[in-house]
Amino acid sequence: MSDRPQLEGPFDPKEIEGELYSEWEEKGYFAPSGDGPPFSIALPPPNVTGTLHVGQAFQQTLMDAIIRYRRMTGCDSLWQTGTDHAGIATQMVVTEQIRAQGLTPQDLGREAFIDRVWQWKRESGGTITQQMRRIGASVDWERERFTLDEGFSKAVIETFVRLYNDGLIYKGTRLVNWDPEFKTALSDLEVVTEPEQGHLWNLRYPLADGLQASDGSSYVVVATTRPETMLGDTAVAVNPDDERYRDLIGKHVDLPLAHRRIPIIADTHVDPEFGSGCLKITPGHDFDDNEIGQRHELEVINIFTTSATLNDNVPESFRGLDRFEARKTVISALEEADLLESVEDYSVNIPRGDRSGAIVEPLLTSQWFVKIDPLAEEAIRVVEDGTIKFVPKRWENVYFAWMRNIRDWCISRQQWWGHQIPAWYDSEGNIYVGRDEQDARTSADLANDIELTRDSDVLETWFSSALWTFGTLGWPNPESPDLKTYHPTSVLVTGHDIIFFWVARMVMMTLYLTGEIPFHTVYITGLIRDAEGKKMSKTAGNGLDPLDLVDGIDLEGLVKKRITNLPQPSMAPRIEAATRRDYPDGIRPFGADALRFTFCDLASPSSNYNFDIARVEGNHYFCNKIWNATKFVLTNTDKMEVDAPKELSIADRWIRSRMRKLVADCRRAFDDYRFDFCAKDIYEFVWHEYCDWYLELTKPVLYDDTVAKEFKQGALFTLVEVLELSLRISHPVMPFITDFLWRKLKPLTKATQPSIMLATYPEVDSLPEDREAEDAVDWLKTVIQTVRNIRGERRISPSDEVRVLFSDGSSRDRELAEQTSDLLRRLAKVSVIDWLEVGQATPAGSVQSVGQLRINVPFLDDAELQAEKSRIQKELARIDREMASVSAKLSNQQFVERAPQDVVQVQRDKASDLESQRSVLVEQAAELPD
RNA sequence: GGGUGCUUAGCUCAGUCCGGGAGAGCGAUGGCCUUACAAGCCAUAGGUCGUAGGUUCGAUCCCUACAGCACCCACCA
Repeated sequence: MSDRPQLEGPFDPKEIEGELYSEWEEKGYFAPSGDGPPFSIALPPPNVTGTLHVGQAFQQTLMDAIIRYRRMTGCDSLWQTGTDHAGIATQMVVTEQIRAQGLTPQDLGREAFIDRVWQWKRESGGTITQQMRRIGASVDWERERFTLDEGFSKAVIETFVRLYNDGLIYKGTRLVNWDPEFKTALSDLEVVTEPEQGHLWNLRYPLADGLQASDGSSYVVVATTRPETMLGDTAVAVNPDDERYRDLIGKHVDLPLAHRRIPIIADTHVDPEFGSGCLKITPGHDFDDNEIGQRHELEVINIFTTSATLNDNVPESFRGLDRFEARKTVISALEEADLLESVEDYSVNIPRGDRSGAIVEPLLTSQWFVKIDPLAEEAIRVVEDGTIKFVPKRWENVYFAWMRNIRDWCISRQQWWGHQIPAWYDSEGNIYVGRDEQDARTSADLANDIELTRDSDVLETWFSSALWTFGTLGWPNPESPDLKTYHPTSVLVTGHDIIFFWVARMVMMTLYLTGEIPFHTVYITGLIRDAEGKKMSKTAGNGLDPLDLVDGIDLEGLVKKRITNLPQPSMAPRIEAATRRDYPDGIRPFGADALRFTFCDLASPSSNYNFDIARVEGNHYFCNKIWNATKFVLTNTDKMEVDAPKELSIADRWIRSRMRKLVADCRRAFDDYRFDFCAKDIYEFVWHEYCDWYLELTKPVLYDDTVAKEFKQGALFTLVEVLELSLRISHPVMPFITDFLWRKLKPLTKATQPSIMLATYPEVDSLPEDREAEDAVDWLKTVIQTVRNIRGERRISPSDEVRVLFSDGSSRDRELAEQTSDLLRRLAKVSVIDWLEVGQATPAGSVQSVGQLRINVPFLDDAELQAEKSRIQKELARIDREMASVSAKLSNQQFVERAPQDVVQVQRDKASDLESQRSVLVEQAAELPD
């Protein structure tokens, strides 16, 4: 029987992972199959430019665990994958490359530039998909999509045309967030506003027509953080209830430098408490001012070009200045005219483009918008009525809050890389929308000889991402079988940072276009931070590459990776020092399973997780533990046949009953998205029940020739059975090691499937619950631990066997002691167990009790005796403390009368238990020689 | 300004809709190379559960207020 497989050496993930993944992929195990109920997940498509970061590895691990679990439970499971063309991000990367050759995108022209991006995509776009393979993601690669591929683009264009025809997409000239570096509009979400140190300038605006303010001055003071915009002011506003300025309402000021006369208006938006209570109004360059301007029908003056330099709407001496230059120039000009009242330091909220980092300028431009209110209404409803559920539920509030205050969505971007807007213009600027130019002409009955030019803008990336769940399944073809089978998808797994960007927009678009929800459940994961709770970032140099945790990296490699291409190169020495301190030996290769297990272990309902590499290390050891347990099973079954058992021992019955509980717990954990429970339950069971106890309990059976063959067979059978179940239970979390070991066990389990991936997930009812066995083993464990405790306290060497005397005890104690004596002797290193009969003299020894049973380990010398005396005193003190608390309760009339009877009974039992412990100790103390 | 979450052992965190003297991992301490595993085994120590009230026979858990931390949203120039 030596032809059976054995394990050699310690666990080495590198040896097994790559090979297994290739095999799974080649054999098509990731494809949907079977005729069970459909189950589907759409992978949030990572940017094609990206490399896998910790957050994605985390989320993908959870998705993979879910999909593997569902596959094993017989669902027809699809995990749809793909990458996102990531408009701005990708255009940035390729633009950089071109710059390195001394060219600009404009030098190439639109078409050549786009060709260049495609070329880049073909060459470098596969990085992230290779990394996904490395962590074991079982996505269906056969169906991999790209948001700019032909079919998906068709869905995007179709969407645009339908929404336009239904009046939900319109073109308008509006104040939008303008990124002067990329020269494109941005949506509200792409702007990040953060406080920065700035100034507040108080400017004097002279009153027109020789008027005087209530304080007698000939001017009003306005406060601003952006003095250069005064060139575009078209009013000064005061609060209508502000006594100081009541008389000035309707009058005018002479706007300095621009030499324009502008009105003083009243608007409740003005806070009289702030500054002087006068607010300058620049409707062309401030969102608030724009709204006020609309209320008062003020003129909107645009003073900036698309590069944020001053345009021809300002006096000649200012034209062409960059906005920051303009600020200085305006200030000095005002100062010269004695119109600068004061300057103070001020914390200013600065809006920046999330990609470019450039300060965003509100700018009046012509853009495409989605009319959002009608879409939002339905999207709110499906979450309110529970058709879509968020897990954890509290994220629903975040979703609602945003949805109820949503504004029209600016979807056009002045970029080249993306889905070009399917709109054409004639020479008079009329708009024609269609699936292509011909379609646009046809639907407008437009003659072919009228020349049309296509809108040069592209759609923002999230517009296409919003179609991801159905655009990948054959939509707009209503007969698409995939669409019918796998849509709506079952669950969306993502971080709370993109609830607005993506989740909300998916719900709106999917409902409108398909009449279906995109997914039934949204599982929101927390965000991974570093061990100190700080956000991982390149800038801070505390980021971890998940692949480094899988494959390992030496210190020099890690340092190099962290300090190369830093946004702030001055941080390099500090980052290097911190890295050398935290990772003196680099990172060892822990393997994908250990990393994945750690991710699952971390995935509690919390919103942030501190990622400690020590946990990965610990879980790597756990993998090793499983490896060695399997080695033990294989070694011991090598010389014996494993047949269906004729006899199961109490230990066999116990571990099977415990296994049944594990199956129930894990299934429940998966259904509740409690991956942390799943991981903890598996860890606890495999390490502390199967390995620490069950394996040890089988040794006396297997190694003792006098034990009946039937029991040996029972033990071997159970060892194999429970190990095999453990592997299947753990497979969704740790796919590699479980499949590898499961195959090694095949000759013993007679499993027919080629891979654990094709095996079924364990069923709760495949094993019986066995209270009797659980009680018996609990008893055994307690007795063994008690003896070990005595041994530990007395420093008795593990190699020395001790003699144990039992006394008192119930008939059940006697029965169990009889039944388990071999196990007890071996596991507690006991040579002889004797029962002391009533009245028999008790030798001096350490005594502890388990229930009514007294366990005595006789002393060997006087030092032990003294130690035992002091232990007894400590114990008595502890018992008194506990007794005080229990009797306080029991002497409380209220408690006894009003608490549930079983709770009261627990306290009564406890009291009597403590009492008996106490008398045992007192008695023992009395018996001990001086 | 509005909102959400968090505060439990030295560290990182569990504590399951639903109250009955708090657990894990890592770390620490002591002892062991016991034929699966020293990447291991056995044992031990360590917590007024952020603060103050309230509800209750009983509160880490429910309610209120406060403090600290983190995050999200928002138009105070």
